[in-house]
Amino acid sequence: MKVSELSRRTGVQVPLIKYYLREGMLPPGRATAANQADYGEDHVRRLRLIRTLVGTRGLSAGATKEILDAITAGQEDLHQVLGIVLGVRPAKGTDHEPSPDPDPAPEASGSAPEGLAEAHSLIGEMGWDVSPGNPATRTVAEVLAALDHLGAGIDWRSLLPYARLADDMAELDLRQLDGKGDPLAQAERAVLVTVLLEPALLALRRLAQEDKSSRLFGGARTTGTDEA
Amino acid sequence: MKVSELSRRTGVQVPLIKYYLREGMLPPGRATAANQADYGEDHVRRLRLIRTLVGTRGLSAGATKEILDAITAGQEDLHQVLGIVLGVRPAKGTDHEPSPDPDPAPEASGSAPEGLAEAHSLIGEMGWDVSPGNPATRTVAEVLAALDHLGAGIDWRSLLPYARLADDMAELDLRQLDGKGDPLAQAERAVLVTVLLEPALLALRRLAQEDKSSRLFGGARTTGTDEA
DNA sequence: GGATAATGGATAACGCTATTATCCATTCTG
DNA sequence: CAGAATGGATAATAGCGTTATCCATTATCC
Repeated sequence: MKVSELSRRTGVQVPLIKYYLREGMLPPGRATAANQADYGEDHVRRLRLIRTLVGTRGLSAGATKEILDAITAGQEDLHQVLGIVLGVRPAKGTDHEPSPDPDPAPEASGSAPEGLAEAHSLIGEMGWDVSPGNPATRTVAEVLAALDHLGAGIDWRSLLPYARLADDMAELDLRQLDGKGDPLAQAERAVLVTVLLEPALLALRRLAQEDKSSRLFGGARTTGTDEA
Repeated sequence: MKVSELSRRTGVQVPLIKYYLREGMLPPGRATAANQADYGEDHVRRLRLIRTLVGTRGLSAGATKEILDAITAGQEDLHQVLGIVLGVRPAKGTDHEPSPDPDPAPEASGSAPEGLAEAHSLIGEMGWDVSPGNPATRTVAEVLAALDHLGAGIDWRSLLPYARLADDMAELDLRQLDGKGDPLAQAERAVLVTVLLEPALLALRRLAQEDKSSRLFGGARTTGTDEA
């Protein structure tokens, strides 16, 4: 299958396909000549997956590549795939590196990222066995720190019930992953369950919030863009 | 307080403050002269909030503005604030408008966005009373559609247990919002609980996932960037 | 009161990333 | 053999957040 057909079957323009090839998130086709390559069904699947992660989920191209690499890398070891996938920073806002340091008090320029201790308390209290490199820990720490700075009275203890629900959720997640299908399909499924489900979960929470909110406070309809 | 001091107290550079003023997410200071304005503590708080939403959470400037407007607009009506806040599309990937139509089969070019029926089934089954304009519905629909397209065997029934957990979560959320403090502080708190908590919740899920994963599959440590 | 630095305001430059377009030599198609 | 399509690289575009540049005006301090 040539690139034009690949484009037709996936609805992705040819230059964009080339871009993905360049960035390494779409494996190159089997070269049949200096300017001809052959693509297969795998490419179609992979391309659809890319478009889903980049489009439906807000993942950046880089993050997407990491995930895809994880799939192809550790196909046999599902836990490894999970590990790599979990290590990928979600789209945005769940982790960020050399941030502009919004802290006006740069005291104790050491290695204590502000909320880490509390995050560890939370993890310890839950009895979770997680590797120290998991970026999610840092995310929790940052959110705790931000909440603290802004003076919301929310500390790690307030998050405990949330953590318990997260635990239940993870149970559900892992239950979706019991081995069916070949390893590759399984790895892909792991990615979908882990990554693609995230916006849906947040959306479900928002729906539930609106429901509870309208029950608690007035029943006025105030969600859309229209006023009054 | 002049802009320079505002900058010093928040760690935000002056040009960036100007930018926020321009974009309307930071209310202008009280003008004392043609080229002098006076800022107060409110501006400090607001600015910190902005930096938190933009930085720690990945919100775009536009979305942040909507939220802030919601706070200042409906301070008395907490449900309204919630409504507006819930209507804001999270960071990315939970909603997207003129998408490149990754569907190779553009049949029935009507008004059926692909997964909406299933999403409504889910909402109905949960007995949720949500306004039809809530974008979260569309988000759920899109994710369901994507999952369907990719052939993961996950339909709205698979999401039911997740929805129940989301319901519990919303209970927790609303419990955090019982009236203490003035309306403005309350509205701000609502935003924090609703929006800022999101990355933390996802992170908690990931932590729990790693924990369960290492219990189920091998106990090998595979989360960080290091190999083997 | 007069020199210097800071302010507000607008406008442009920058960096980053995803997407799209342009060339070109080569190769398939008919 | 002619024309269209391919792969490859490179550049143009667009959106966004951030940073820098000018400038007239105004505070600040000697």
